[in-house]
Amino acid sequence: MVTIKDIAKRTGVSYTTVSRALNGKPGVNQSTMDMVLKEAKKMGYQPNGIARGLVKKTTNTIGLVIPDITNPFFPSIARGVEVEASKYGYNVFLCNTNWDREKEKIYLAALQEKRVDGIIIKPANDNEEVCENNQVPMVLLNRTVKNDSESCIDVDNEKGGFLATKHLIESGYSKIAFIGGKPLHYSNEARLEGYKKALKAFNIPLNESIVAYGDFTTQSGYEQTHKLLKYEYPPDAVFAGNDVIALGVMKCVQDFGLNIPLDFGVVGFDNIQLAELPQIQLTTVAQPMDYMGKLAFELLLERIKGKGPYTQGKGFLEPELIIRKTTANKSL
Amino acid sequence: MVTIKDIAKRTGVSYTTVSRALNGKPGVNQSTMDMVLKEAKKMGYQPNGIARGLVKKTTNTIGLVIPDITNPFFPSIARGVEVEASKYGYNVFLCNTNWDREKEKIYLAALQEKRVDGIIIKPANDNEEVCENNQVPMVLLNRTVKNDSESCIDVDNEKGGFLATKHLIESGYSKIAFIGGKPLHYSNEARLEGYKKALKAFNIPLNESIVAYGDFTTQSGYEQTHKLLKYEYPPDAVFAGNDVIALGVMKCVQDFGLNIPLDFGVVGFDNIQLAELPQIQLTTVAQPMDYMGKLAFELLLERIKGKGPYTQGKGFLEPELIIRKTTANKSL
DNA sequence: ATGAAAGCGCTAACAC
DNA sequence: GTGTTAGCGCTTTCAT
Repeated sequence: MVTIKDIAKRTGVSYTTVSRALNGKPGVNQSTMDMVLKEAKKMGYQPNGIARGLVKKTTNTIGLVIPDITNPFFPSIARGVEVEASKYGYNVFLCNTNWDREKEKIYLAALQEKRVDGIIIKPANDNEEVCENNQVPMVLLNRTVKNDSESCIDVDNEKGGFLATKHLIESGYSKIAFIGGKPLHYSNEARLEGYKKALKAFNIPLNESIVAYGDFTTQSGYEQTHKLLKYEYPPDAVFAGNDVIALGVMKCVQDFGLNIPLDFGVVGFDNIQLAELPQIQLTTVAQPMDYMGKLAFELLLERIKGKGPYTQGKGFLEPELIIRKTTANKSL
Repeated sequence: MVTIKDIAKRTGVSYTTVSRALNGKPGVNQSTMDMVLKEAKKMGYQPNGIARGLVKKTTNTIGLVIPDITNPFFPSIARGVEVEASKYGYNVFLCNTNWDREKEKIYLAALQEKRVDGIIIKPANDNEEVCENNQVPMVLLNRTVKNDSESCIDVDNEKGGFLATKHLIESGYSKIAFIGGKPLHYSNEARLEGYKKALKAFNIPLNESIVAYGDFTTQSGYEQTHKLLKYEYPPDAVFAGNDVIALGVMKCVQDFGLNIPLDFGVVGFDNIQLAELPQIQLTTVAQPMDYMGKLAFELLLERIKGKGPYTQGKGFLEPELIIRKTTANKSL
């Protein structure tokens, strides 16, 4: 592996000069510059980012810590982050926690050890501090931030939950269940809160027996729905904690021989790509995923550059109800 | 940021000893060891992987270069890679080329600069060398390898194409089109080759007018199908280059008012998760994606450790035809 | 415009 | 068992 010293030897200048030339710093003769560049190319020189990182104390690297790359929501986020990061010359470490707090801790430690300049994280757990002795700028993909060295970014989940539930009520569904993902997750709780507010707004009493939890998977959606549909008076609609859950709900409902949307309404959350497939046509609450990724990186970059104060406000995004074919107006 | 020197000062031993203690190397008194560890913890010491990397010339880091994280095939691969990598203490850089060879080059250079120990890549382009002056062990996610410093891994695409087409023929479809992704891609060409062989095996002449290309997206699948369906004698089945394309095919076919599978058969390739959704039920050729990711990392690790010869053979995997509801036996 | 020297934080001989 | 020293490849003063 060729180093600047090798180039220096070949060209007869000091390696300081080589460094300057390679980095386009001022104070190098054009002719020297040309010679160095030419020789570097000829020798196949590739700068050593590790060595540079050691002295500059910056790595142009960030970590992206997410629970489940297999849920289409996260690849969209990841792409948003990555596209933006690459614009600024940053590379991103992909870390998949599988919703496991211990694995998350291990990753966080590894990222610190690798001296990433910052971290974007969707915590595996919202009810505890992500990182006690955190030395690195972070942006959290949710609404709770305990620490001024962190920013956060999220959609207005409560409003989204409200919109979804209101839509089901106004469509004429009479017994609307909520099937969430993991409890104690901020986004989940906020969506549930929106659900409750919508019920209240229409003077519908909250029925705790049709508020169910599981995790953020299709299978969990199926199982929870199965439980609810075996009630003597089962619900006739579900607001699901996310689209992946909603898929499980739909499958179960169909397995029970019910028609969507005539017998049963379903609303999801996220608006992952497959929600708009003609075979699915899931009514859902959209999050601007690409934009969230992009914004997350922008906020992180601000933090990294040390500019700007607490930019939390910028990260509070609008959800949008997208009405498709898993809900229908029953009064028509 | 606390360093081993800081710990050395506090504990009164040399920083070499601190280093030894921290790394659990032999030749340190138990009492010294305890003292150092305790102090390190107290001071919140976090080892500097950059500095270590500089001297050890290894970073425990790999690059994963893929075209499109938004195609569910790749997150599955990514997870396989990542799970395995994390077992061995490796972190992975996620690089999304968006099928753009120039972006790929930039990423490859960045990865080399960051001194990754190895790279797993699905090339944006199969018809040229991935990396001319490549210094890093690589495993390619496809069947062509020009270089002995590379391994590769792929499913037997030709066989998969053969299986898919044979199934359509045997189901009684009479005019079977092929809608591929990008031309000049090894996997694509091999699947097409399998298609051709199946036709030949049944003495069906190849009709070039129903062999179409585009790229690996749903939209492209839709457009190509649209073109074919406007023929005077349109095809009655499509073997699609991958599942994402097949989705577009299905949408278009339905927009033309045709029934799947009665009027029109569709077979995809990959078996992404959504293929098995009850609303989709896509007949397809499965690739063992998780396993491919895992295997890719294992092969890479062998290369990194410098063990073993050319392990190409290990990477040639069996495809499996999965028959669902987008094809039906018309003779019944 | 160029070079000498120090130092980033760590590991690895080599001494004692 | 512990310390001294050198050095990984680079950037950055500080001289000249």
